Amino acid sequence: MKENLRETLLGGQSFSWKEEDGGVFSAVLNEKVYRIETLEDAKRDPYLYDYFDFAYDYEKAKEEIAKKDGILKEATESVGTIRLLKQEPFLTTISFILSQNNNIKRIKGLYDRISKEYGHMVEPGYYSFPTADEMKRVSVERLRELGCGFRAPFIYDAVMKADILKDVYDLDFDEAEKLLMTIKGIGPKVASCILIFSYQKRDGFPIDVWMKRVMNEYYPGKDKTYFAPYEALSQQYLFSWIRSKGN
DNA sequence: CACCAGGCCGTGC
DNA sequence: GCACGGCATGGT
Repeated sequence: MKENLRETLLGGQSFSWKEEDGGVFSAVLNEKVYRIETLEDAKRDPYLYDYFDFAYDYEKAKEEIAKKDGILKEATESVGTIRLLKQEPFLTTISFILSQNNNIKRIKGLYDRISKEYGHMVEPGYYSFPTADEMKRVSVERLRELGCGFRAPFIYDAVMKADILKDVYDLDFDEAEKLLMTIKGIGPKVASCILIFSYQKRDGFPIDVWMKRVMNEYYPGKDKTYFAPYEALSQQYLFSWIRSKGN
């Protein structure tokens, strides 16, 4: 099955993208507005080439994952090829702090409101997600007004500690997870998402409410080591699959 | 009205 | 170490 750009961009690993009329996906990244219709469009741009992780062979990885067992075979065949995006660390950190006990639609709304409030306009109607420096003027009260709810103090803490994000590159998964969890509001699940969708740590295996269902029902007694060396990508396929099935 | 969403924190044991 | 309630907000 072919590439599934929609699932990659809108399936819950990024909150930057939206689908406009005519099958155009747009996002503000790297100080400009990107508009793409196909993966080939992304391949031509140097920034997006890296962002879409073209150095990695996702077709081969998918084939290997499908061989693992019948569930993964079904999951991979149900959705098309999914990629793991390489997103900017601060943006990703705030995004997944927002994600806790929340739904994708509302996360995107909060992401957009934070961009408009603390980022800057790069085109009429299009705002960049703020850098940590731009968010230094943040207040917990204002974040609550924007709708962040109980996550407001967590975001504040992340802004104040944003310097540690540059240290994550040198660490293995367990060390990196431990460091990220020194930020309030970051637990194992949020840390895993940040490490996968920003730092390309492919041995992450985030377990949210959907993945709990998958693990309890289809992989009782197993943990992420079963899926090695494709933990993160396997998880994405299972996540997409179970959500598309509903319940 | 209830229950849920890409969970985590604080408390109690 | 594990279990549990609480948590802001908006949708169904």
